[in-house]
Amino acid sequence: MIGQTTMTDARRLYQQIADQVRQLIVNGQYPPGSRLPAERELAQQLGVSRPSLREALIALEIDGTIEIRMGSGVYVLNAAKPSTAGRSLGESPTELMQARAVIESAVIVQATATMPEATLKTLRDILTAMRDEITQGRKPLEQDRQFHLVIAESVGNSVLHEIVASLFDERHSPMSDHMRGRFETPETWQFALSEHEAILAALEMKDPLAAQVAMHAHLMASSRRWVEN
Amino acid sequence: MIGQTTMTDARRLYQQIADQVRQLIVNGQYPPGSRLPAERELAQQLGVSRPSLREALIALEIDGTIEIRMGSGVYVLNAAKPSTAGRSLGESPTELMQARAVIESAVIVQATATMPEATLKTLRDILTAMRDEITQGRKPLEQDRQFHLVIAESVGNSVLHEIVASLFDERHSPMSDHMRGRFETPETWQFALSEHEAILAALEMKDPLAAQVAMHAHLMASSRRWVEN
DNA sequence: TGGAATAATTGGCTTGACCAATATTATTTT
DNA sequence: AAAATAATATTGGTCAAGCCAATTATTCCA
Repeated sequence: MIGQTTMTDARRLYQQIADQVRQLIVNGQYPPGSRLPAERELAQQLGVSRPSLREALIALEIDGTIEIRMGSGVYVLNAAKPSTAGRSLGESPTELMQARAVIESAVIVQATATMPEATLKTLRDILTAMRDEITQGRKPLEQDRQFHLVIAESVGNSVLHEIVASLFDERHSPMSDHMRGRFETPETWQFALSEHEAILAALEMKDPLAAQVAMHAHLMASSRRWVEN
Repeated sequence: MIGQTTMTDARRLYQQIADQVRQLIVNGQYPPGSRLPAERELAQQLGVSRPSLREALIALEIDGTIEIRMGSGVYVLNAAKPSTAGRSLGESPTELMQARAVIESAVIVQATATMPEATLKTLRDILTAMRDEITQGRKPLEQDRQFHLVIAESVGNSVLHEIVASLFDERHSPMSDHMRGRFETPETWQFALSEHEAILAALEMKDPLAAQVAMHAHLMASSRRWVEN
């Protein structure tokens, strides 16, 4: 019973219901291929309204946990692994930043060799803009993002590009933004800027190892600034 | 106006509504950062009920198109790119395998240093099972998967683990399975086995560089076997 | 002018009802 | 008795109206 009166959980009701139904499935109560109780019945069983249950079922349908057949019923699908959508918010910022360090360090090695002059210029321009933003007391969030994405994109592999992008953007989820904010001072951004400059310098020297080290150092330092403090 | 009376489209109403709202966004009518009309208003504007619109908004929220802030409104998010779900099928197998080579090579470096004996034994057992499968003329798909995932998991970073897993599983989408299949012979699997053994040997010698090279060579060779031929 | 109380707006959830697709049962027909 | 058909029940699909809770805008007072 998870009525709205209690409300100790901040998450939306449909998410709680979806989790609960997922539990029923992974617990083996409703194995793959089996049919869930009718919406009306299941809603009553969980102590929620049918529209709310329906919202949860749609979420589960989207992530492939169930299949809804009109007039027939709701059936459990094979893929019972935890949803990718729910993943992001639950993970620790530390793990996220370590993952970025590992992956982006590897990516920049690939990028170093073939990076054309045009891309180097783009990166220089981004850092110039970043410097201006900091000078004017603003947070160069967009420049930071662009710097990392331009490097990833230069490898010419869309899969790698998307992974780097999604890991970066995950840091800027509402939760993370809230958690951060107080710890971002002009000074910390000044440090970040010089780290970016070190990365660019390595790229300009076509030194893959130096670039790798600089990127790794930057992301680990960034992790410390963001998470600890 | 897409009332339920017409019903020429077989898809559920919330999907049609979600598409329609997506259109409003990509058409520039509601650019990123802007706020959508209130639920009541938008529902009336689209000629549907509020619960149905809400179902559509939840779908859009899940795929990251919008952000719903209670009491405030529904906001358009930056990510206007086609949903991640649709991504997988559109990408070239070559890019996928290259991405795996880059990432898993970096991951195994992290894994080498701290890998406990127990994990090494697990990997040995997996390769034994793989050998048996091949001998009996079967495809050691599951053993292949386990080998890579156990290594990724041993780093102790759930983000990295999930990325490696999702990239691996992407190769086994229905389309990919179809595209492959004819090119998987016992001989090719024999090659794959020996490559896995080389990786394990490097891990047992605690040699990060050798492990990195072996993993990279394996995935690139795997790419050639799978894509070309 | 600044801050606190108040009102309006907006999403969150419920109840109850009716329609449409599907599945089940009963009936008829062969 | 078996098969085709019709009637019925079950189940998802959608809508309507209302109240609650969080947020935002406004008003009013000090």
